[in-house]
Amino acid sequence: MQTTQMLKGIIDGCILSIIQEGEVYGYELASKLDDYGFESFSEGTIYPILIRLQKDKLIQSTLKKSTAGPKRKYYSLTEKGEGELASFHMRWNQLSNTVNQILHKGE
Amino acid sequence: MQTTQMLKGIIDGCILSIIQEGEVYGYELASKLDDYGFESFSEGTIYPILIRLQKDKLIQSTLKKSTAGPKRKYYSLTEKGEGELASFHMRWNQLSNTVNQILHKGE
DNA sequence: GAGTATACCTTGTTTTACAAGATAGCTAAC
DNA sequence: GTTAGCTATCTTGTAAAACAAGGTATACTC
Repeated sequence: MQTTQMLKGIIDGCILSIIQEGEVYGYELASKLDDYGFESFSEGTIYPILIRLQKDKLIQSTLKKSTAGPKRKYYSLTEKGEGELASFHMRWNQLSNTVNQILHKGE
Repeated sequence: MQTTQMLKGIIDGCILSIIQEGEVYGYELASKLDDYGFESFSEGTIYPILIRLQKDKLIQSTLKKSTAGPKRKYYSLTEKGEGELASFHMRWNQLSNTVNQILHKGE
């Protein structure tokens, strides 16, 4: 049981939340997640999630020139994505309350 | 993306925590988790996890007679399990801080 | 034109969550 | 004594997720 194995599904919500703050592209997202403390997210994790989120119509993308390197694919939230993010907020609150209750029962 | 899909790996820690409070058997654990708010954990989820935790030597079991029905397999934490639980506490705190930071960035 | 950094994507493996169903013990009622 | 119902555990099979590893391509600098 490692840190990263706890995150399944939660990353989706975090990614949606970061995208909501402003358009980002995958490569940038990887370093943002790293800054936040998610150290173990390689691009092999992030790109498939972005593709899945777009397939589910939660995010949309536009290509823009990079200052150095190939074109960047910038993502932004769709309306459906905003709804999903709001729903994730509630699920996360409930989850974290439940887990905290279990972990701190005896205190 | 449903509630239960966020829980991967976290349930392990919650189960360890509940077992630490006192010996429990699988069937009882299912209803305890339900009481705490994890509504969607069937026995098909819980028993395989118990088996895995025991295989990893984090918990140990003893059979005891039931008042009604077949014998119950009571689980308790091993020393290794207590270490893992402590480690889970830290991982959970870090995770929940990180996620809360991301979700409440703009507030 | 070689090297380096940027940027994206794919493949294959392992683990997880879970639904569904199999198995079996005990008690009570009939 | 057998049926019904609750208790209790376990197995099988499926789908999805996380990830490591590797592949491809663009642009800048020297």
